[in-house]
Amino acid sequence: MYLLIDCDNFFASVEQIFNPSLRNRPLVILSGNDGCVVARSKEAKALKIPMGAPYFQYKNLFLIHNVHTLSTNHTLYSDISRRIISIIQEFSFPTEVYSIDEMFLRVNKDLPFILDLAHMIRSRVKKWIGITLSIGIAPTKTLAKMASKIAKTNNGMFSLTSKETRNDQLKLFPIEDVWGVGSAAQKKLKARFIYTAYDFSMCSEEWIRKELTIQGLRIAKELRGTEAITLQSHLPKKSISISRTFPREINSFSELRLKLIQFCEKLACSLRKIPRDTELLIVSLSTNRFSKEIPFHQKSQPNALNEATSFTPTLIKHAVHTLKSIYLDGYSYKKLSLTFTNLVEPSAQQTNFLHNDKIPKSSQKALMKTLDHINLKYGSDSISYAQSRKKEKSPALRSQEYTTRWDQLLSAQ
DNA sequence: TCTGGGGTCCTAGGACCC
DNA sequence: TCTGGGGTCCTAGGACCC
Repeated sequence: MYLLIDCDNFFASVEQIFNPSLRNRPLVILSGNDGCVVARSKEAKALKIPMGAPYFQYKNLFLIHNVHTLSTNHTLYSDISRRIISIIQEFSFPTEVYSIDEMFLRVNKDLPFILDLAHMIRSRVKKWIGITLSIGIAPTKTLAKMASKIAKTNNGMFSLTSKETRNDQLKLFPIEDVWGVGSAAQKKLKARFIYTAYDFSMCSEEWIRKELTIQGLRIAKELRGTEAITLQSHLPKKSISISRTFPREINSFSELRLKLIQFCEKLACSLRKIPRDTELLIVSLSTNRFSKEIPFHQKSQPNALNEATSFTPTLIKHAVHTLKSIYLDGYSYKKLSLTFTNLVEPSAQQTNFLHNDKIPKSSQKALMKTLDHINLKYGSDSISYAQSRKKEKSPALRSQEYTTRWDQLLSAQ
């Protein structure tokens, strides 16, 4: 059996742990630049505030209903997530950490045991962390996801283990809520009068394979109770990226260059943490996709490196060079992103016969190690490249880093 | 004025091989 | 007049997730 464990209203719930005045009231968490809503408390959901709602369009509604708004505090959410994961992993069943607030567990035991386990996990996380979980139990991952959604309105737990319950629930479950069915698939299905998970599970395999590819077929099989999507534990990362939408449009190369260098420093640091080296970097640049006056323009450029590396100066050099190749004078850019992909283990490094570093590999490694160490000990912007030196102020509505910074610990009297 | 960020997987089509 | 058949690998772009 699979368990899907999902944290209820995760970001909002985390904020409520540390600030009791935010409990039992509408609360929304905003994306970067306070652009749009990325999380809502139960009360905010009840006000029909949709996921992704642009802040500026909803400001008035928030005022009228006294909705509290906060900027995102990812450091805090990641740390709480890490704690919850470690509590669940103590039970020693195979797990897959699916997202910051979701996790699959595979348990080869009988149902009474599994129900006991699920209860224990729920109460422990509630007591030790203060977060409420919804748990779905079923023979496949897709059904477990479905069960966890049903659990939200069923005291936090739901099992789809018996065939009878399963068919009843499939008939009630809208097709668009099925895991893996997005807007494109939904459109095709509804055109064929397929509205529920049950309708979908009854379609012929040939038709599904043809219209919705192998992915659609897997979903259909899983809905029928046949495992087609396996547990994926501890998969190494294939790519890492960083991207930002700017509050204002940028139309100077030097300003973009500065941003890109800052991205490079951060991303190279994450790369060394995994630890991996990258063989391919991709820089992409786009204009405002909502602009009515200027047509949307996006350009993405890969740059294959001579040798896999995680040495910040080399990465900066190549990234800036790539940026130069796609930057067009006269455009106003709204978003910049940097991706490192084709990641290789540093020990499995293939060196280039023709390439000759000015600084020996061993010195590069030692230098980066020292840099990371200093930044870890004294704060992430203690040492940076002169080219990227610039203080960024954190958003006014952001909560404290209660669990990751000594100077922001909560004190109790 | 103002509209997020970080990922994975799959497919079609081109380039290339003998 | 008439131009094969069977593969692999890579990449861009789409779809999807939270």
